[in-house]
Amino acid sequence: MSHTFGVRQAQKQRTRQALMDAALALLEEQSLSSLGLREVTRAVGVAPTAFYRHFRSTADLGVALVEEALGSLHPVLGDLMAAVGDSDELIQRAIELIARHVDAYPAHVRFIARERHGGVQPVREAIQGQLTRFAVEVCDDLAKRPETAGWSDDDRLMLAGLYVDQMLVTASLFLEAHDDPEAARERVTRLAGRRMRLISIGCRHWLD
Amino acid sequence: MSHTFGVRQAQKQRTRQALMDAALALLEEQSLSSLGLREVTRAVGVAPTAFYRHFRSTADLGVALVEEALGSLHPVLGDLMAAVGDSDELIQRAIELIARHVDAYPAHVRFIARERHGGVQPVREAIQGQLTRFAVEVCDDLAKRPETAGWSDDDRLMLAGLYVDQMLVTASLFLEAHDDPEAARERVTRLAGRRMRLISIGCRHWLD
DNA sequence: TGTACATCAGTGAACGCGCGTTCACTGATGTAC
DNA sequence: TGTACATCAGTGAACGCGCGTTCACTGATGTAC
Repeated sequence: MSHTFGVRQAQKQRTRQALMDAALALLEEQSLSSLGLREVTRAVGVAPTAFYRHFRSTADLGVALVEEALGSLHPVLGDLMAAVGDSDELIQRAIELIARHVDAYPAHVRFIARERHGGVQPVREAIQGQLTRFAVEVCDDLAKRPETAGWSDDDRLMLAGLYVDQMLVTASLFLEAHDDPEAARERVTRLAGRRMRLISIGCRHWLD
Repeated sequence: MSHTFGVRQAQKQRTRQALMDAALALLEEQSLSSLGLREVTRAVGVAPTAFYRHFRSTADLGVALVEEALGSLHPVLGDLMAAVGDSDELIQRAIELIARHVDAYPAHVRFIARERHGGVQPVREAIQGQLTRFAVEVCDDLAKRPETAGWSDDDRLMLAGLYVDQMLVTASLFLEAHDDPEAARERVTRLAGRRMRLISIGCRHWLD
């Protein structure tokens, strides 16, 4: 092979991942714009200068975190939207999926919620780019479903954006309830479900 | 009067306001968690130590900014909800109001959007507290309107929260288009209007 | 009204500290023959 | 397979700088008589 992943490459990748993991942990209690390069390297246990072998700046690291946090969700969302079933079943599955995702990757979700409107422009733009992609994908999937038959593409994109925003809001609600007793998270599940259901009812009568 | 606002009190108030204004301006390009006390005093033109005469910390200043940004909006929202007219008129008025508000106070709106999920806990909590108040107030106002007659309080609060969230999203969209040509802001107006209308249609058929 | 004292918003020097970035380096890994 | 050289991830010392916080202070404003 011309591109053998030698010991050196593998080790570099491991350090890079360690920097991203450490940054994500540090970002639970602060914003990216106040995250220090030395903080991150100290947490990993490498010299400050090693940081530059992987990222130009903490903003650059932030952009990499956006890709890590959202990049792998495109196929997940595609699978969700491709599943058969009526609106209510889809809503229930979506909310369960969000709940499980927040449980599995709370730091990633917090990072996205925090930096979506945060103080670091390239990161904001990376997030906005991913969210736009999600909206377009959901829009395409909606086009295949009977609920939006006869809709204009423009209206479908509006609905897709509304759903994507609502998924983020839901994730954020689950995050706030992450350390609460099970009952609190059950309440979030019900609240988010009713919000989504209200939207899907509006959807059903959009062309009336 | 026992509480004459003497020269001294007035001057102190003026300095305090100058600190808040300077902070808000600096926060257009960063998050509160990276805002330095010296940055703020430098921008105002006072000694760093003067800061402590007004705030314990930048977090404390942030909480004061939350009150300034959202406190005065409660009566505004009350007036809006008390106005006569059907849902579509209400939606149109709400969106125009938001557009004008973002235009008049872009830095305040940006601050709230940024710090709502930001890295400074007391500020996040202050914002959450204000938003909960808005939702409760909207809920009370909805109870007086025919659209939600027969609804449970729980469902009404769900709808109120959805509307409040949607207003923030709308404000955020207007903010992104703040320096764009008029056509872009017109597009935001139409998009936000359709989103709200879809929700109000869902509302109309909620009890079907 | 005039005087003597109290208050307190803002000052300015000083402190120790952690920051981001530079630079020449080391030594393990990779490659060419 | 063995050897000689190239690469490059990570090092460690050094730099100038701005940070938050402390302290004793000054002098205009406020108050009591």
